[in-house]
Amino acid sequence: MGGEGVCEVEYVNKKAVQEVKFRMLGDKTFLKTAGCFKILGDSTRVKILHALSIKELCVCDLSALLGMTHSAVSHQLRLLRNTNLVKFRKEGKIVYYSLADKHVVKLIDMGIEHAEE
Amino acid sequence: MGGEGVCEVEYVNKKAVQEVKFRMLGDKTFLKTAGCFKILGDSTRVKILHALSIKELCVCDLSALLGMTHSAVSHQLRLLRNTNLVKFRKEGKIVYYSLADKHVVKLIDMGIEHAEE
DNA sequence: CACCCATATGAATATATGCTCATATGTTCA
DNA sequence: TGAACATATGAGCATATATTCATATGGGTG
Repeated sequence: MGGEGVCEVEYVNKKAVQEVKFRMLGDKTFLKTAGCFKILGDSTRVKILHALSIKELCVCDLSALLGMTHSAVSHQLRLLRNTNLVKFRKEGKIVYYSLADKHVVKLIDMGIEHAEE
Repeated sequence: MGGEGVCEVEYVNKKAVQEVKFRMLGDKTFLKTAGCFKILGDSTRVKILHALSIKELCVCDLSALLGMTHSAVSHQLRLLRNTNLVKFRKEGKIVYYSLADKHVVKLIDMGIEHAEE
C-alpha cells in the first residue's frame, strides 16, 4: 500500500506540490489558527464578543441581551476565558466581562465585512 | 413564565443592556459572520486555503500534499465551493482549484498572526 | 447564621461535523 | 466501446459541540 493509498499511482503535479509543501506552514500553526477561528465560528460567541466590544457587561446583562439562560452564557464565557479572548473583574458577586484584546475586534469586523459583501 | 426564565427578577444593568442592544447588529449578520468563521475553523480547510493561496492545485495534488484521501479533500472542497471561497477550472479530467477571493487570505493571515502571538 | 442571588460547572442530550467506504460521473485513450 | 483514472457524492460512523438541567460556590444582607 505504499503511502496509505493516497495518490501513489495517480496523477500528481509533483513540482507544484513540492513547491507548495516547501512554502507551507507547520501543522501546529494551522491547528492553532483553525482553533482560533473555531471559537469565532459560533454566533452566540460572536454576539458576546461584539457586545463586549461596545461595553463591559456582566453575565446577567449578557443573558438578558441575548435572551439566553445564564448557564448557556456562562459556558460560552468559560470558553472565551480559556482562550484568552475575554477578561473579567469581580465586583461583589457580579462578574464583569470585557474584551481581553482589541485585536479580536478587528478579526470579527473583517469577518462581518466579508459576510456582508 | 414571563420571559422564558431569563433575567426577569435578577440583577440587570438595564441602561447598559439597552445601550448595547441599540448598537448591536442584526441576528442575520452574526449568523453569517459565524458561518464564515466556522468554515475557517478547521485545520484541513485552512491548509487547503493556504496552499491555494500559494498555487493553483488539483484535488490529487491537495490530497498528496495533505496526506489525505481524495474523498476527504473533495468533501472539503465542496464546502469551500459552496461558500464561494474557492473557484475551479477543468482541464480534461483534472480540476484545478484556486482562491475565489484574495480577501480570505487576509483573514487567515490575521488568524495566523493572532494564533502565533 | 440563614437566605437570596449571581455565577460556575458537571452530566446528559441533541445536533453538527469530518472522515471513510462504496459508488457514481465524466473524461481520456487504446 | 471499454478500461483507466480524476473527481464527486451519499450513507454511515465516530467525535465534537451547544444547550439544558441540576447542583455547587461564594458574596451580600437580613
